[in-house]
Order: sequence, then C-alpha cells, then structure tokens
Amino acid sequence: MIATENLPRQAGTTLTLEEIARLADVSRSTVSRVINDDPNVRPATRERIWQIIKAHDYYPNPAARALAERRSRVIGLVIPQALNAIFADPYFPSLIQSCAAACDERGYYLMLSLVLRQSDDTFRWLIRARHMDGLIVASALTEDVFVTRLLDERFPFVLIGRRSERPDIPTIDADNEHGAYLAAQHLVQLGYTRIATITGPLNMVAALDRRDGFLCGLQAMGIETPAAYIQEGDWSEWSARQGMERLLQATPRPEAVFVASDNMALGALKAIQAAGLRTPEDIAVVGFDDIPAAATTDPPLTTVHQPIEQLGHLAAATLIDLLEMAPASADGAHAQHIVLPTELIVRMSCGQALRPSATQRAAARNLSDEGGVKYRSLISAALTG
Amino acid sequence: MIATENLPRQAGTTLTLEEIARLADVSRSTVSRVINDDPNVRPATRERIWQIIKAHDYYPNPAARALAERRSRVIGLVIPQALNAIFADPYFPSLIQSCAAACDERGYYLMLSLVLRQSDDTFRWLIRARHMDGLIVASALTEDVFVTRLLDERFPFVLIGRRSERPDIPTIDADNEHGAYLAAQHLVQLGYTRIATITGPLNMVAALDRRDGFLCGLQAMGIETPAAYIQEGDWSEWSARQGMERLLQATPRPEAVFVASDNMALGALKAIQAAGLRTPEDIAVVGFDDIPAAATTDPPLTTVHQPIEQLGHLAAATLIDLLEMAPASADGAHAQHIVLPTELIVRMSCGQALRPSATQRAAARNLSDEGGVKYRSLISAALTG
DNA sequence: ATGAAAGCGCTAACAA
DNA sequence: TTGTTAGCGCTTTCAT
Repeated sequence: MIATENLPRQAGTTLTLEEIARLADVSRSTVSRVINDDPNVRPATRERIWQIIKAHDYYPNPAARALAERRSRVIGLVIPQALNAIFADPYFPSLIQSCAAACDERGYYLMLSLVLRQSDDTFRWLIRARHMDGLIVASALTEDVFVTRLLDERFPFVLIGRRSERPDIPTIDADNEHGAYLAAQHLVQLGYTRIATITGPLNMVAALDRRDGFLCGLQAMGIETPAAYIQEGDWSEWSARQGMERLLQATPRPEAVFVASDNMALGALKAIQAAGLRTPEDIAVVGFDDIPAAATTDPPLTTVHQPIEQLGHLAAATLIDLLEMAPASADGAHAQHIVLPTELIVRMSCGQALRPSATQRAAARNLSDEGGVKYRSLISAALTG
Repeated sequence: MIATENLPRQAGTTLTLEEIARLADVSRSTVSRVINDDPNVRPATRERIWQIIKAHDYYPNPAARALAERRSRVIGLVIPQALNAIFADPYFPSLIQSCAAACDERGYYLMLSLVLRQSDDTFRWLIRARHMDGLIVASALTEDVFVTRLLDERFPFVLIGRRSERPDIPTIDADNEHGAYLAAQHLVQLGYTRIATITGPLNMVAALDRRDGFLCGLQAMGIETPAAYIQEGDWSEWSARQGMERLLQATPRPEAVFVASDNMALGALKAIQAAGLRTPEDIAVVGFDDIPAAATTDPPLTTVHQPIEQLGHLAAATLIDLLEMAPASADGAHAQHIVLPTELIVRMSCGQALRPSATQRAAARNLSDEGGVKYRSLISAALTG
C-alpha cells in the first residue's frame, strides 16, 4: 500500500471501487459512502479516501452505478422539431445551456435527444430502455403523440410550455399571454390603431398564447383586427419576411406589427427595409423573446423579454425534484405549473419610448438573478387559450 | 406460461432477460443469444423468443449491458466551440444529423457533448468516467489541449478536420484546400484580377486550408493578393459583414471575393447590398459549404460543395470500426486519413456561368449517393498547410 | 443448440 | 462508524 499510494494514475487505466478500498485499507462500502456523501464516515477516513480518489483520478463506473441504483442520472432534453428549426432560432442555445447547467448543479447529465424520426424505435430507445431517468420536453405541439405516450408509459417528464387540458403534467412556461398583452398595450398607447401580427405556427401552444394575448390586448383597448392583419409564420426568419411582405400589401397598410419571436422579427425588419420603408417611422415592430440580437438590430428592437435561462433552469430542477421524490408522492394529479413573468423591453422599433423603462428593467433583472428559487412555489391557475 | 404469454405489456413496467427466458421456457443465455444475434440458436426457438420479446416490448437494460460488455455503445460528438457559434452555422445540423444516422445504423447512440466549460470536470466526465466508448471531435483548433488529453488518455476518437503533424490520429476531412483552389481558378477564369477573401478564424485548420488553397490558386494563375484583401472572420454572418465592409473601402475595390463559408457569404452579400452595390455586377462572391440556403440567396450563390453528410457518416463509421477492432490493431501509428472531394457549384453570384456545370454536378451527386463506402479506403497523404 | 455459473463494478440492507 | 453480503440485469465462458 505505501508503495502504490502515490503512483500517478495510469493513462487509459480504470480503477474500481475495490481497488481504491484496498489502497485505503477499508472496505468497498466505506469508499462508496465517501463518494455518495454518506455522513457515516469518520472525517479522517473520509479525507484520506478522498485523497486517494483524487490522486488516482478515480471515477466510479457509471454503468455499474446505474445498474445498482436503478437510475442513470441522465436526463434528456427533447425538442420535437426539425433540427434546422432548432438551430435556426437562438432561443434554443440558451435553453439548452441553462438546462445543462442546472443538471450539472444537481449531479445529473443532460443528453440532447434529437428526435430525428418520430419512429417507434426512437421512442423505445428513449422510453422503454430507460436509458435516461426523465425528460424535459420543449416546444410541444398542441397535439403531441409523444406527450401522450410518455403519460401512457408513466415516464417522468416536465413540459416547457403549458398544457391546460392536462393538469397532471408538470409544466414550466413563460407568461406568453401576458407578454403579448403588454405588447398590444404598448402599441395602442403609442397611438397606433392599424395593428397587425405575425404569429408562430398555430399548432404550438406558445404561438397560440402569444396571438391570443395580443389580440386580447388590442380588443381590451378597443382595437379591431381584420383577418388580413394576422399572418402565420413558423418561427423562421424567412417565414416572417414573407408574412411581412403580405402585410405590407394589405390596405390600409398596418402602422405597427407584433412579431411572435425576435428571430422572426429579424425577417420582418428585412422585409420592411427591402420594401424601402423605415422602422419605426413607416411601420413599428415589436418582437418577443429578447434574444441578444434584439438589442443590436437597426433600430434596436422593442420586445417582450422572457427569462429563457430561468425556464431551462427551472425545468431541469423541477424534473430532478420529481425524480428524487418518493415514488408515492410523485404520482401525478397535482403537478406543478410554473409560469414565469414576461416584461416589455422598450427600445427603438416602436417610435419614441414614452417611459423610462430602462430602470424598471434593471430592477427586474436583479430580482431574477436569485436563480428561480422564488418561482419554485409559484403555482399558476391554468390560463385560458 | 400459457396464461401470461399474451398479456399486454404493462405501462411503466420493465421486464428482465430472466423473465423473458421464463416465458419462453429457455435459459437466460438463449434469450441473450437471440438478442445478440448469436447463430447458435435453433431458428424455431429464435423465432419464438422474438415473438415474446416483441409482444412484451422488452428492451435490455442498457446499464446492465454496458456493465457486462464493458462498453456503452454510446459515442459522443464534441464541438469545441461556443454554443452560439454552433447554432449559428447551418453546417452543424447536417453534421450532427449524419453522425447520428450513421451511429443508428450500427446500433450505437450519438450523444452531443456540449463542452460548455473547458473545465477539468467536463473532461473527467467525458473521458475518465468512460460514459461513452469513443468521441467524434469536430472543428478542432490548430492547437487543442482537448485533443492532446484524449491522446494522453488513449481515449478512442476521430477528428473531423485534418492534423498533419499527428499522423497517428484518424481524421476525416473535406478537401478544403482543393475546393478553395477551384474557387480561385473560377474567379480568375472569369476575368477578375482584383480578388479578395474573407477567411474563417485562423486558429482553425479548415480556415487555414481554405485560405491557403485559395491564395495558392490565385498565385498559380499569376494573381497577387495585397494584405488588405485578406480579412479574417469567425464563421459568423456578422463578422463577414464587417469584413466585407472593410473590403469595400479598400482601394482599388476588389471585383471578387471568396468567402470561406456560405454562412459568412450571407453576411457579405448583405454588406454589398447595404452599400448600394450589386452582386455580381459590382462585386462577385463565391462561398464554401453549399448549405441549402446558398441556392436561394439573391443571386444564388456560387460556392464550393463539401459533402457534410458524408463527412459525418464516415466519421461515425470510422470511429465505430476503430472501437470494434481488436485492441491490438487499434493501436495508433497508422491511422486512417480520409479526405473527401469538394467541387465547385456554379450559380449566379460570380457573373455569367461559363460552363454547363449543372450536369457535371448531377453526375457527381449520383456517385456520392453510394453512401461513403467508396471512400472508406481512400487514404490520403497529408496535405501541406 | 442449450444451460449453468461466474462475473462486470457498484449500492444498500443488515450485522457487527 | 465500518464490514459483510446480496443483489442490480446482463454477457460470456465452459460444460453438456
């Protein structure tokens, strides 16, 4: 033991618990306890064992662990959309990043599950094989067989986005409806009356919520919206560009437009520019998301901020809570529904900013830096689509 | 047995090999043989067991398998770049998609490894824990500690991109140098003489190869390139836009520019348009990659096609071959270096197309549809940077 | 062609 | 506080 204890670890070699135990002159169990932070280990022993573990760069075999513990500590992030779409919208990098970070904090690993083919095989791999302990499902459609099957199989998951007809599914969502409402209010207060919108794909809940919140806001302020003023996009820049081109041909031409995502707003701005018009002089634009690019468009984009990072963080944390809960209490029926606030960020794309919203915004940011804990218990009533 | 055999599988339930064996009235071993396609099973027995497996939607426990087999059948795809950068360039979705498909074919699973933090922890998780059997490393830098450590640990991996100074690393690469050479040739043949380039980040091998191949091509045709005609970008659209703005201010203004990626070419086109100039009348543009968007720009982009899908497919296949090889023969020293051909796709962004290249291209496509097998044995000599 | 038995490296009662 | 002992669900010799 004395001789081997200080040997540098060998490249390509993998030690076992057993060997660490031998080096430390204790039993497997004790080493296992140290690794799993079991309090029942004398501090001195614990310390000594840690030294040895570090010296040898020992890492417990994940397969063996998973087999014995009956869980893999891997959770999946499923984005049931075309890969192109995922990559096209800067919303997703933030989401992925934050989910991954949250998993990390809790000793889990995030696995991106490309649902390439909606085929049965993928599903079996994902669910039946129990390769992962749980799933975060992002951007679900209003009708999603995937979600249905997860429920059938009693597979643990949380949904990013809401699903009011299934109160037994835990969901994390931004307050899309209210955010869109704020956008409507803003435009009306600036004096616009001919107001249009480019929506997301209307088979997605978030797109519906944003549309409805917006129209509801207009209505509340006494503004009518003709059908020609509502164009459907698919979150892609290109689709919004085309939508905007159609809007520009409507008569009378709208004075302002709410675009349901910043990424799409980028396309809308281009269409406006390509038509030889200016923003906001000829047509005002308000977006949704507050992606980084929104601050640097020309003109800087007024938009609705949604806390993407928190969304991801909370989704992961909620799922892990669920997984680590006693199986009895994990049984649905009273799942959490978290709704995170959205807020209007006034920049330049809607005409003169009427309020000193910069300070407002800074204050809000400070609060949200607390990391989502404050929202943990924010159980929402189901919003009406 | 008769009673239970036709029971529908229970939701949330996971059968074991043992139980399947009991249902089939055979031993564990036999079921295991069926699952692993061992020929030593009487066809009738095999058939009967498959029936039962399917009827119960049985799936072997991956952790148990991994533990017994000492491999996980999971391989990682590492893209050592900022997540934003990955998502910004449509090159990556194709790459990921094709790697995943190739893994699928061989019964492996592709795990995207976000190297979020270059911290030691991630590395340990990735390498020491042996959570995966091997790694595909994409877009490596010219100097990359990551690669060095993989070598130190004797961890199996293949590199997408070349690395001439380390002939013991298996690499898959597109012929960047030759592709760029072709672009240079094309421009010169069209009669341009003031020719500039916007490069990728010069700490990346692919960026260097494209620059050098291009400059080499110009030189071969007797064209000089002043330093002001070489602008460095970072693969982002935005960086290229800025690069192009600088080029437009050079005197004399270049008549043509080779942009080292299509994604960047998009930015370059915008800068040209924003300056009130036209492509190709005022300035010709040739890109690299042949991403889908290249066909639909205004004007459609002349570019160098690289077979991204094949690149990914081959990378995965090569790695899996490596993993399944006898450990003895897997030892480096004579690793494969595959270089896939690139070709010029002439569209509209360089002025009149002089050749009927469409037919040429179609022919090449038919060949490449064979799925990479033909390249499997294409061992290249190292190219000179 | 099939079965029995011995692990793979860990966790988790249960003893001590 | 620590060690002993059974598994976890599979693969893989080795017999038969």
